[in-house]
Amino acid sequence: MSLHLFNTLSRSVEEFVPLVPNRVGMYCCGPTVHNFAHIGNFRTFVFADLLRRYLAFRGFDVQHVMNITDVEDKIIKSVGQTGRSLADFTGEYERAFLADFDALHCLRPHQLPHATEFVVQIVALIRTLVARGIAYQAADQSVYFSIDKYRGCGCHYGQLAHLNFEEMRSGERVSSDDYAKESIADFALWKARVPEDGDVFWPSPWGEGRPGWHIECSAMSMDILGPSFDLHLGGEDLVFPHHEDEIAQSEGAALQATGQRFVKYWVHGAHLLVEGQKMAKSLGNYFTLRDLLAKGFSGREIRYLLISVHYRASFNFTLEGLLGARTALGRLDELIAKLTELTGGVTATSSHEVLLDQFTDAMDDDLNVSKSWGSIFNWVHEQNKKLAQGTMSREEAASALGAWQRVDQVFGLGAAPAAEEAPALIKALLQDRQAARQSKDFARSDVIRDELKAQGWVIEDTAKGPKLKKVSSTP
RNA sequence: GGCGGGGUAGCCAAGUGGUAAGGCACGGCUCUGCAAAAGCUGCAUUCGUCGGUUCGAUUCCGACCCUCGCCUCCA
Repeated sequence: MSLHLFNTLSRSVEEFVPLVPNRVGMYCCGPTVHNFAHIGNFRTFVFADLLRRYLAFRGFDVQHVMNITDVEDKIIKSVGQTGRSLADFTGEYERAFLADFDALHCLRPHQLPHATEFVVQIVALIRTLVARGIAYQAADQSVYFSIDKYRGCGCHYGQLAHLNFEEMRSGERVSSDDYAKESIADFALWKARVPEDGDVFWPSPWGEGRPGWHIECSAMSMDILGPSFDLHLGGEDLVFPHHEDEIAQSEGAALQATGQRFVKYWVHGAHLLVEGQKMAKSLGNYFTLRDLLAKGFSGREIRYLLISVHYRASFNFTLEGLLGARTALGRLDELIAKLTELTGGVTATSSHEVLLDQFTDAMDDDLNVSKSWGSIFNWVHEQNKKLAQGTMSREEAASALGAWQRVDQVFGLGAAPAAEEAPALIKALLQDRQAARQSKDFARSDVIRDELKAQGWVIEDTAKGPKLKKVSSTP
């Protein structure tokens, strides 16, 4: 089999065939840096990372691009309120975002273009659209995209969202500043400068102003990946209007070769719910990544949970689920530790394992991670059985370990964190307990064990003597 | 109102026209002075409801119920 993905354009699972053999251009709509990103945002970015890693696993040379939106209404509002400069304000949240991104083991995209650094390309693209008669400057000095004119060129608006515009509800949701537009559905390419914008503006052929939201992605993606590229990802909410408008702008500029689309495969990730409800600050279920880290969970555990569910399925993110993820991951870590110990540093000469075949089959099927994890845990079970029976050779262990490492290049969980060293005081208590046990004073030994537990350290008596383990703090 | 997802054990979840993967939780066992940890093992006659097609449906068709999302800034 080969990789198959669900294309929003056709609403069906299609075989993935890149425009240029073995090379993949992939663009994912990134964050607007005006706040700390929440767990829902990261579901999409972790999904993009998973796909990027799987494409690499499948032998594709991937060029992964993710934009940073650093100029936008909410940003401008905050900048105005705080009195900080645009770069100072967005810089802070971008750094925070990337720190969180790293904590989730997401590989940095090959390029991270900023909207503010692409104003020249954005203006050029709008110019093309104006020259083609598809965009117009309105009385409010802003430049809008004309959907009627676009359709007049034989283009189809609404192909991605599959919307029937005649039957769409309109009404009070249309804001009052839309008077200037020729048609209600037209959207801004260039927003004319208003006093509230403060210092945030750029010169353009249409006067001072700033880019509209959708145009930055068209300009940046086509500038970096070319007018036609393979994959465009994002959250499901971006299907309309953001991605629909991106198609309109990009194909309206007609930069593509004849018969080529702007994007071949549109892939969207579903949103997540938190504790059964839509995330909302008022419900107290609004989690940023740092909130979860503060609760004692690791980025690794959160990543595991996020990649344990299919990207197109709605997913209920719960603290209970996170606890379950911790246990499941611990089992996996335990096996890897045992295998590593058995190999004694020997690396596998061959890592042909059924595991890899099953993993590839499942992932080829539109990234069926649930199926993948099913076979992985069956494999864990079998390895454990062999280990328990003492029938596993050093070579077998090395081969198994090698196979897992290949799988983990995609899942990106990495090695289990090293155990924390106990402080001297704790170690002294442990020695007292050992002494008590030696003299069969189990009452005293148990008292010390309780004392250690109260201090946050759990004892595990193994064949090689007692081990101390720090209790992870959980909510 | 339009469009699109879902409803499978306590929770998460895969899946197939031929009789239900996997994970968490839970029970039993091994180990242990007792625990813990780990391992082994058990755990849905049943897949939202009602009809239909079929030798046979959770899987196909129809109706209905429930639920989520998008149509507005939004991952």
